[in-house]
Parts: sequence; C-alpha cells; structure tokens
Amino acid sequence: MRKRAAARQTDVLALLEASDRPMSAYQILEQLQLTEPDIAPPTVYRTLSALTDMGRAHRLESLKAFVLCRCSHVESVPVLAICYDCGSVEEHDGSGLLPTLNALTGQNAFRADRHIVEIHGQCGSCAA
Amino acid sequence: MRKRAAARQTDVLALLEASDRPMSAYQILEQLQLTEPDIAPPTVYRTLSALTDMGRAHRLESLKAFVLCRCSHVESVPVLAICYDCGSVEEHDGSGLLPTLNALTGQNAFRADRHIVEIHGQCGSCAA
DNA sequence: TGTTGTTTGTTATTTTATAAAATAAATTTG
DNA sequence: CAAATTTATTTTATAAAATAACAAACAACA
Repeated sequence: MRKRAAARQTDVLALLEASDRPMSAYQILEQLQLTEPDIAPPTVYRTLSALTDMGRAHRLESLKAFVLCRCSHVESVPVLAICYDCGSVEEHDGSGLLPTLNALTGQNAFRADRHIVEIHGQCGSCAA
Repeated sequence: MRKRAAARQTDVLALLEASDRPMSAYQILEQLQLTEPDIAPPTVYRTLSALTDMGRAHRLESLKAFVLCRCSHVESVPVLAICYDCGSVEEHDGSGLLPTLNALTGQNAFRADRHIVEIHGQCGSCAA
C-alpha cells in the first residue's frame, strides 16, 4: 500500500521536528527507509518541495539542508542564523529588512519575489 | 608544464568577466578544458575557493554558480539579485542591512561571520 | 466499469563536490 | 649547487545532491 503525499509530509515533518539540526535530503531518505525501504530520492525531494512551498520547512541554500519552520508561516523574509560550531539554526523574521532591500534593488526596477537571508556565525551558547 | 595558481585564477576571472551570467563550476571546467584538456574538477574548485576568499568572485548559494565580484572588494554584505527570466545578476552593497540584522541576531548573542543575501525576482529589463 | 487526468513510484542519469593518492615545484641544508 | 625535505598542485576516483523520464497506481466521474 502506498502512502499519500500528506502522510509522507507528516513523516518528514516529524523527522525534522525531532532533529535539532538541519537535515540533508539524503539523511531524511535514510530515516524514511528504516520503515519503508523502497523509498527513493525523488519521493523525498517532492515531499520537501511541497513543505517548503507551504512554508512549513526551509531549505538552507548554503548548507544544502532543510529545517522545520518554527516561526509563523506568513513571514516573507526568513532570516536563518547558522552556528558553525554546534550546527544549530535560529530563525528570525526579517520583514524589517524589506525597506532597505527594496531601496537597493528598486533603483534598477528589480521586482523581488523571494528573499534568501542566511547568516553564518557562532551562536550564544557556543560563544560563552 | 603546469600553470601556477595565480595564472589559473586569472584564467577563471577572465571567463567570469566574459560571461554576463553566472557560471557553474563545470561550465568553467569545460571552458578551461578547451585549451587545457587535462584539467579536472578539483583544480576548478580550488581556484574558485581562492577567488571567493579574496572577494574577487561570489558564489550564488541558491544557484550553485559563480559570478565575478563587480563591486568594491571590501563590502561585508553583498546583495545579489538574480533575475529568473534572463539569468542576470545585480550586485549591491548591503552594509545598510547590518543594523537590522544585528538587532535580530544580537538578542541571542549570535556572532555573525558571513552574511548571505540573495534575491530571486525579475529585473527591470525583463519586467518592461 | 471504463476512461481520463493526476499523483506517486522506479530506474537511470546528471550535476555538484571532495577525499585520497600521486606528482611536481619550492625550499632547505650540507 | 645538488640531495633531501617540505609544501603545493594535479590526478584519479568516488561520494553526495538533484532531477529527467518513464511506468504504475489511484481518484473521480460519466
């Protein structure tokens, strides 16, 4: 019997929820295969696309990995701060950046559609 | 006879300069192989790392591709606006974002080291 | 139930990136 | 300045990430 998309999304969300670190698509695949050995990469990527489209998960472009969205799902500019020591990710609402960003790109009449803001650094716990 | 790192960096910069679009590492490899057939991926990646470390090129994390840095090399927050229509990339100085960014992450005592800001959208020419 | 459109699964491949071994150049030292 | 040693670079091979193309299953409805 095949799982429908919604069920798979729930599975993947549960995995991301259980992890305090970002997970790569292949780490997720590996976990899913523990209970459903036949799952293949496209299934995982399809599920992850659906989740990111819905705003329930974020893809960390600079890490090629995924995290659960722990903020409100409506925010337009997620700011993801990644600690290179412990690997944890803080999520912030970057709406406040929009005026400045628009000022920068607006001069060239650029119409922004999606904003990617990622910060690499050291989190408070690791710095202490 | 082998080329030293500096010479290779010059070659790669010339390729990036000649292209108005971002180039993937393998597109660069392909071009280099026209004159030096034996070049392999690690050579390209090492050269690109050196160039990005020096601030002479940027890696577009969300595209897995590279562009020449056309701004001043000292700016700390490059903002790269990518047109999904024509593929062109505008580069802006995002220093003005720092106060807001620091306010967001500073609450958690996060010490930022590198900022990644990429915007997907439509450029002025394509919107017209 | 048969047909149609959509979703999901499978196979295979492409693209991106790096580890580890091998080789060449540079540097040191007698 | 030549041999020995170190450092840098290249080569080979493979790992990791992502997707294309096709096949099978399912749902909806006449």
